[in-house]
Amino acid sequence: MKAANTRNAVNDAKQVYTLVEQRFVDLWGDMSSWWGVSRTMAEIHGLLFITSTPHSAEDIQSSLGISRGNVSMNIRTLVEWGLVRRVRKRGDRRDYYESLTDVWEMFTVLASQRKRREIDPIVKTLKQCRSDLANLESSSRKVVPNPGHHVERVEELLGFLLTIEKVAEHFFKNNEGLREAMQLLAPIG
Amino acid sequence: MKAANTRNAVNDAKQVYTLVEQRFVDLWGDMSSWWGVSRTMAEIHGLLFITSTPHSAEDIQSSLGISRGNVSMNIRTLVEWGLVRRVRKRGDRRDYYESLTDVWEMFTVLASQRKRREIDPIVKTLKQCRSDLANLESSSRKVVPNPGHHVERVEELLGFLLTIEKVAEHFFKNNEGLREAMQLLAPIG
DNA sequence: CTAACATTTCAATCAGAGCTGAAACATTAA
DNA sequence: TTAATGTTTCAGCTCTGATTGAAATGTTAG
Repeated sequence: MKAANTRNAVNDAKQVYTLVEQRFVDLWGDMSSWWGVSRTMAEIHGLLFITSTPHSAEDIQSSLGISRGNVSMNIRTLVEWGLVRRVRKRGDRRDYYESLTDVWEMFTVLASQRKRREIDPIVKTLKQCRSDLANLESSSRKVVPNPGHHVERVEELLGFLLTIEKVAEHFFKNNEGLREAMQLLAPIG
Repeated sequence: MKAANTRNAVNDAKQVYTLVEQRFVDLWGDMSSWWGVSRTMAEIHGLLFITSTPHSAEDIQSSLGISRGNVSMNIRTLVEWGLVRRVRKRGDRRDYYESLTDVWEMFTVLASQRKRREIDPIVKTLKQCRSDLANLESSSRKVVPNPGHHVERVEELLGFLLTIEKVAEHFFKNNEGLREAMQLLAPIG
């Protein structure tokens, strides 16, 4: 009787952990669009984050039910970005992987990657727009109704993005930037 | 000769404006993933933002080369969110649309919409995870290797998201929140 | 009321981002 | 060296979310 109860408690606990892990992985997948990565990449990272032990590519493949190639491609990016580390086990030829554990550091990495891929090219294009508009002679502007309008809008957006960039630059300088900024902001509410 | 030069200047100016408008619309489309909206919705909004005059649905349709229904669906959401206003012209039965012009206000709207749709459900799930873990008896935790691990990770992520939420709450309370916050942060670099 | 015009809806279709899996490639052991 | 094991690549496929377009619905003028 005692033994049976203990067994049940053990099984219940395992179930809850498995359930929590699964829910957590799903959740991480749901957040993928925030970081501009694919659902699968986020799920792989979520699995490594919530789990305490390093996983092999095969572990990941079977846990998430995805193909070998998919694991390989996504892991490569995660390692490149520094969100996941490759670790070796002695006497085992396979690679194992583990996640960073600091949430703030992870999110700093994700945000800076996203900025690099998406904000930087936009700012570049916008500066081109500004210079095209500046090169117009003031006399020739008369032909367009509401001539200063375009300049205003472009300047306003550019101002916004450059402010964001300046703040981002500080965030990404080191791991503490994001945390500091949030602590600075949190009390103002 | 004089006339010809003037004509050329006029045409050049028009071309530059058209080019700038097109590039701006593309750019806005490129930013769509930042706001979690479709490319087309962003393009419609970009067109209305960069252009000084209100546009009818048909104007938008022909400018962007998309279908009537597509314009209708996307405009509806933009109006619901308050990014675009419906305006009427006297003696014209058609609806015309114009964008908000304040960049900070627009981005506040977009960010708060995104939070509502994506962050709120995630926090809800995460709290469920936390409570599932809390309900485990400490005795039954022994069966899992590294038992506190899950709790730690969940708590850490939840702490992060709740901090973000708190800051966001302030941002979204009024149009000035975002601007204020940025001004607060900008000097720290 | 009816006709003319504008808008919205939604089933069917399309496009493309992401995934698969088999073949090529790399590494290690013996 | 060869065999065994592990990893990466990429052409083709799949599946989801976006788009179309025609029919239904709504609106205004006369």
